[in-house]
Amino acid sequence: MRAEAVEADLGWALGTVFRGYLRATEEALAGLPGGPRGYQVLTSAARCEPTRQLVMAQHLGVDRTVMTYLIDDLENAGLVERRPDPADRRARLLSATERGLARLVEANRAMRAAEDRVLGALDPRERDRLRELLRKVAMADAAPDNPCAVVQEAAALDGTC
Amino acid sequence: MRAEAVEADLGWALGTVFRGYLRATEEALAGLPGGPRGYQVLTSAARCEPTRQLVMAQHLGVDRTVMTYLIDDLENAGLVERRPDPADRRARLLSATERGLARLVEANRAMRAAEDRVLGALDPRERDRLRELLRKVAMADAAPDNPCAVVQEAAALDGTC
DNA sequence: TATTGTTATACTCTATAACTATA
DNA sequence: TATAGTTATAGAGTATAACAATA
Repeated sequence: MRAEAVEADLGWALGTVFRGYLRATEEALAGLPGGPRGYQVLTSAARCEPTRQLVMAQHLGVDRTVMTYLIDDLENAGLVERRPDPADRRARLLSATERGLARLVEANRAMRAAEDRVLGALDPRERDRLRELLRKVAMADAAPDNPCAVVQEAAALDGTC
Repeated sequence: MRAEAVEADLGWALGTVFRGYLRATEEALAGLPGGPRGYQVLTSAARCEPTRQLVMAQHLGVDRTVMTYLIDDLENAGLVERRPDPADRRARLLSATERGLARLVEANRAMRAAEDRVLGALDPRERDRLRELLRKVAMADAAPDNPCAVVQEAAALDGTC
């Protein structure tokens, strides 16, 4: 044989799944400023402790200049709010509004349905396994220089704030 | 609690892993025209039967106009070649040159090392499992309208052409 | 002087729509 | 008329650098 099929390539699978996921979620999140990325910002903003923009940007893998636009749009829609960090008035703390939390509940529902469609080829056990493995890889990549990780691990354990 | 952590989000994990993968492979494939996408085109072109551009473009998830540029660059580097399909002279059949095959062997080595770094948080069994699950989801997404799938499945079975 | 967030500019991708040559 | 591939154009998205406020 001359070469392996491209289907054996991790990059092909990852790219195909990623594109499929984007397509499905852009549809599910129609109307939400920033689409899937706006959803991630909103999710992060809905955390117990308000988070600084830069920390969030790094954690979500978006440039800090892009983060400004994303938050502008979400703030204009009344879903999140910025306020200066008392500990360092250069920084802005981001938190979700009541309206943002309500919108997030709705978005979560749509996202769960979209994800089920994307992972339609897998049975429930396989879906959980895939989520777990992806999360493990992603956490390892994000953790080293991310102070959030510990807090989030802890929050995940007891499921509360 | 107010909301789940963003780490529980499939989109966050998928995006983070995908970005990490891109970063690692762009580095590993430095000098290869088209980077990771050029690598996928080259891999597809190295198949037993030459493939039409459009079929390949759809399977790789790139626009046909982008495919033209990608192939132009690979052809200028002497790694692939186009020739008219005798069965339909509008179409071009793409195949790898000897030089392209040699470059692919080298690229495969670099890619395996890069992927091992990206999946560093997983043990060998988990890596195989992740590949398998992603491939399953991707194949389901690509298969319905993709005539390649059957051929490639068959080729994967006996590992030859 | 270094850092957070913002703004402005330039660049790179991508999507759309012609255009050709075949069918 | 419809399709494969190419080319040209416009738009979206992204990266870079400069700037203001604060440390």
